[in-house]
Amino acid sequence: MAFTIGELGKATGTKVETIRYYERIGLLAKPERTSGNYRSYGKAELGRLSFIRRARDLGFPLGQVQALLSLSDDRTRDCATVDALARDHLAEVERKIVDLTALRSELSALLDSCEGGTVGDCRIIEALAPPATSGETQ
Amino acid sequence: MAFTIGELGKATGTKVETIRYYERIGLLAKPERTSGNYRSYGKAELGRLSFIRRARDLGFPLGQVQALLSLSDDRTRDCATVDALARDHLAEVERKIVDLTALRSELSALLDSCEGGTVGDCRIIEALAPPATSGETQ
DNA sequence: CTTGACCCTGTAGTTGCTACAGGGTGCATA
DNA sequence: TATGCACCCTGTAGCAACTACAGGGTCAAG
Repeated sequence: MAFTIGELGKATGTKVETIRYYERIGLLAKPERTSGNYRSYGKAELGRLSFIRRARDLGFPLGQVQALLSLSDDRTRDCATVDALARDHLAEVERKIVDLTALRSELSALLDSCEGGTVGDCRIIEALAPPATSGETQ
Repeated sequence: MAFTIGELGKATGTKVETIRYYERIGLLAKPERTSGNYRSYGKAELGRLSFIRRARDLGFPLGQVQALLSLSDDRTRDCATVDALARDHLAEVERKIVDLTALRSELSALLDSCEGGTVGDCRIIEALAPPATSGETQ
């Protein structure tokens, strides 16, 4: 019924330092302490930390996790805000995918152009180097 | 022929603080100074900073940029190392794309399941919350 | 009664910048 | 000449989201 921080960490796949970090930034409340000053957690904290971890796994930044947590605390509230948060986050993820996909094309084009040889002839270095203003081989 | 740090920044799309930061971490050499202790750059530095910026735009982390720079300094060296760096980076980018694509599916599935109503019925919150061990509405 | 696994606090490091604070320089204008 | 303004200088602290110590204390087992 009561867990140490290490048990809580194991149960949620979270490092002990991370749990203490979440406490420090106010994402987790300060837990009770044992006589030996060890943190002591119950089922509620386990639930809360699991929630946090799932949201983080889905890529929600801590600020949004915080928001989701307080939204989930008031079960009578309209779910539209939650929806909007998730939608924003999805848009962000999609933006990143687009960026990375463009990057991938550039990188593989670069790699395709490489035909071995020395750095002097390397297309990759060439592509990175600034546009030659005149004839310069330095 | 000689630029101030601001001009160099404008020419390469780099903030002044970032240039000083690159100098601090040794990515750019300490430049000459004017009588008034202003940094003074020439064409070589402009080229080097452009290189850095392009590599950064392609998502290379600074450590790899450093490596690419020293590789590009020796034009007689075999280009295979450059190739390997780029290939590693491409692999990394592809890994991220895969991760984000999985994330996108999860998020849009979550969003599709939301039918409005209150937070109490919200599928998104429900998906984040830990698996109900027994009957608990708290 | 000692070993070892765990826990505690506090601080500093990571990556790649960005943003001050508190001052100096250099040029144009009143 | 003064004074204003844009720019430069150094040094430090902040962002996200942890991670990794150092230097201790606690607790159960053997």
